[in-house]
Amino acid sequence: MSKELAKTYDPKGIEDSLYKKWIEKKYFHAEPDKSKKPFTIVMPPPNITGQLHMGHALDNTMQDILIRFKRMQGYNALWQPGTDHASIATEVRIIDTLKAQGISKEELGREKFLEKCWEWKKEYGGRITSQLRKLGSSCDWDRERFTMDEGCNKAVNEVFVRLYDKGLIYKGHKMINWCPVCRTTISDAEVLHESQASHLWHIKYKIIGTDDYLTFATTRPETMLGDTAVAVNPEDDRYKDLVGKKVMLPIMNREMPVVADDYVDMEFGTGVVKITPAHDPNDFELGKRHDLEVINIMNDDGTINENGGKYAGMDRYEARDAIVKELDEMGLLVKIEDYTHEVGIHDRCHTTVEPLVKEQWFVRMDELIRPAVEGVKNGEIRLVPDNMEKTYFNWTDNIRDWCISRQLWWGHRIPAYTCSKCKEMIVSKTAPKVCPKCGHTEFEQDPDTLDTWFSSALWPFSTLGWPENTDELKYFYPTDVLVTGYDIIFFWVIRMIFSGYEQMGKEPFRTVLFHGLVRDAKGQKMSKSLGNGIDPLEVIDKYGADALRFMLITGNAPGNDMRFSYEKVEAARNFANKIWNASRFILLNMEGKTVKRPGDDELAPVDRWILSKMNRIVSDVTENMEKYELGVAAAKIYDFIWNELCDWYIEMVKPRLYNSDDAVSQNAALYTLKKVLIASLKLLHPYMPFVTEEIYCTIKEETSDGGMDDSIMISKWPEYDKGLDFPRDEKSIEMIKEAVKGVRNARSAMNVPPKKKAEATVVSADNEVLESFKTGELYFKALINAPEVTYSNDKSGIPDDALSVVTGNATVYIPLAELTDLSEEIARLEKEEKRLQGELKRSNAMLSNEKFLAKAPESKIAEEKEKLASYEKMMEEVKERLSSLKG
RNA sequence: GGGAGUAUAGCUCAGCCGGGAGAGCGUCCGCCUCACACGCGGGAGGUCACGGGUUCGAGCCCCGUUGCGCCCACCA
Repeated sequence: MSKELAKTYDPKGIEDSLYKKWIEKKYFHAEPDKSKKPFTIVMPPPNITGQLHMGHALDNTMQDILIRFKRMQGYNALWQPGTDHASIATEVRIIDTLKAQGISKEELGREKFLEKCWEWKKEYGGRITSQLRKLGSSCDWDRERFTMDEGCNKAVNEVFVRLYDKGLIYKGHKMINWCPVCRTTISDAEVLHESQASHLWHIKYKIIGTDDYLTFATTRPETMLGDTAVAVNPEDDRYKDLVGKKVMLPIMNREMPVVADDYVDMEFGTGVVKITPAHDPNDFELGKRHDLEVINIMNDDGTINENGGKYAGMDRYEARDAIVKELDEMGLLVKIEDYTHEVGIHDRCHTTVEPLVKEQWFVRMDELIRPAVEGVKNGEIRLVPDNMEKTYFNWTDNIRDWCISRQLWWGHRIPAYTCSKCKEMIVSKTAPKVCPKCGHTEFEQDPDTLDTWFSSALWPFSTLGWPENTDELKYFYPTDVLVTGYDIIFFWVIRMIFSGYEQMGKEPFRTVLFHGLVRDAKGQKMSKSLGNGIDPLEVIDKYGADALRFMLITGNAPGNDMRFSYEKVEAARNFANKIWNASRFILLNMEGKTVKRPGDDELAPVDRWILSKMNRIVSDVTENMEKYELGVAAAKIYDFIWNELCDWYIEMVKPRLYNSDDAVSQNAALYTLKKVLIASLKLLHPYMPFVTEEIYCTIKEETSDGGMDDSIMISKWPEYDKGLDFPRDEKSIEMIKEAVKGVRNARSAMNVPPKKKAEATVVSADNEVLESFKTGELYFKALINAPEVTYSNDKSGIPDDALSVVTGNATVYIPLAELTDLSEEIARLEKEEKRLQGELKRSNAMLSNEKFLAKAPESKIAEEKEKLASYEKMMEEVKERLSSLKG
């Protein structure tokens, strides 16, 4: 018995139960199997603090489309999911929660704090993955991983020790980026630059032994507390004499040298720079060259420390104001200029980052990055779209060592231990038992944790079991595609690439498919602070996951940002409903009938036409998808289903379905409908998994011919079939379509009431053309609303006042004397005449161009000649018709 | 200061190898035609940002200009 299909497709309820079925049947699960080719995608692990947003929805829809496509193509498809501990994001979150309870993390202590973190993970870590399920994501949940699970933890320690032993990880005093709010170091990649309106303060220091002053400009007057020199350019004649002299640092009353260094730009400001080696990267370098003292004047929270004298304890910005005021009072403030400059801010909390010198852990990049550069250069790894390579190389070419230590508690603790007796440092995967130097047995582990990206860099192989040499690792690595946003290319993509080459000796993935941002309808970035974010779950609830997925994929090219709009969601929802109803129609007509494979001669030309069209769509869509042109493929499927299958084929086939006298013809139509529908559903399935599955399973129940799978998601992807190529039928049906469109247009232009039936005569000198029309008479009559159609080789007997529809192959006459205003018919034909004139002009110009004839390809010339002949014929008809109407 | 984008219908965007400008939404006209009004049929609407160039032929390729955002960058 057939299932009753509702008139309107309602995704609610259906989606969840289908997803449950897929899970129960283990369709998402993949095991290494040498007899099949693997296809692997590792999911960019969402943060455990995260809530599903449109970016995730887009990212995961793309991955699901690819994995479902490949699975249907017969690959052993693994989509490896998991979540990221997101060290800083999570820690900040938990600190906030504690703060609300009046507790600080220090009060709680490290151990208790970590317990809270794990509690949080337990409670909220599954939230985002359950939201991903709502999207229809077909990932292998049995293999779900977490960046801080036991295996990933092992991988992290393994990599750390390996790199340390190779000298690629080191500890050193360097200039780092410090976030005074998060109170941790951050990497260069985490620093954003923001243009800020500020001032340039011109200040002067007294030159010792003279009455003169040296004037300079600074954007950070408060750092003067840590000044240890003043610098000028060695070539600068204005200051040559002063080099080697000393100036007096006011407030601190410190004598400092005037040094000469190329770094100083003579053109900028006064050509003099104050030097604060502890708080400016350039000054730090300059300080090293001139052996200057490094005086840190700042505490970790951004307040001035004891080195700042009386300003100790004051916030950095309060200190700035106070110091400027004091300098002014001392008569040392020359002037204040408005000045806009770039300020580094922390990407998480947007606090102005403080450059500081601290002892931290770093990954030496120069050597590690080489294979990563090579791999992309030689095409082992392909970036899509390929212009991302520029961005990639820009980063690799200017790479600096990666600061990996964080003053956070939630994360992988650095596996470095210090002997509490002799202070020997041991880097080891597990805590050492005995100090190799002094034999002592007590150690202190480094308190810092690793940058969260250190563990995600290992994700493509750590999730497959590395450092164990598992079957999964051997079988699924390297993975095939990585799908991600272009915004994390530096954080993640590059780091996975060099980690893969370093640890596995092989690239982590063969292709990186980048997508853009999902913006709001106005083009603004969706963000929590703007409150303009749209919750994908709400959209799913209202329109269905299929609609959301389809909306996100259509109408945008790889790497480009896109806008979210409900209009587009509605359009996608309407499309799902369209397929639903087309299927409903087909099922309705199949009811109670057994559809058999018809003989080749039983198929009507129109059947062969749609099969031929379908065949081409199958190969086009497959090709587009192989090339990651997901949006283009989606548009082609949409167009085929709606505009060819529904608007034309179903309408053309209706008269045959309603006429049960001709069982053979009816069967051929039903067979074709079913075949085309199933192929369409399969092509669409990666995009709209739910509605296609629901329909597919219903068809199966209806016919139970045994040739069908339990699920469309494990059914075979359609393939191009030479035997379904029918160019002649395509041509003849397109000709009839042209005539139908012409008649409809004419009727509409002449205001013929839609219900008014009118006979038609098809006139053509070509008997083959007439034959085609005759074969299609049943539907031709229905589509042009003619009770009767007659055929003739000439137009004798056609009344002068009939409507005439001129097409390239035939003219259709419709006597409508009583209904039409002749002058309107004349106007209509004159319009057509004008159009044809234009075409003839263009075509003639082309064909009379010697150079065109000489240089254009033959096929193009032949094509153009054919068009010209057709236009000439049409023009002749139109002219004749006009003269007889006017006469 | 570098780099990579983008500019196409009223709006949002597609446009593969260079060969007669497309979609969705909106708009106008007409339809509750026995799958679907989340629909059907028919229209209107474009100097493909601007200026050069290559080519038989340019939305597409080359050079330049302008507008718009984006990324990167240690000139105080």
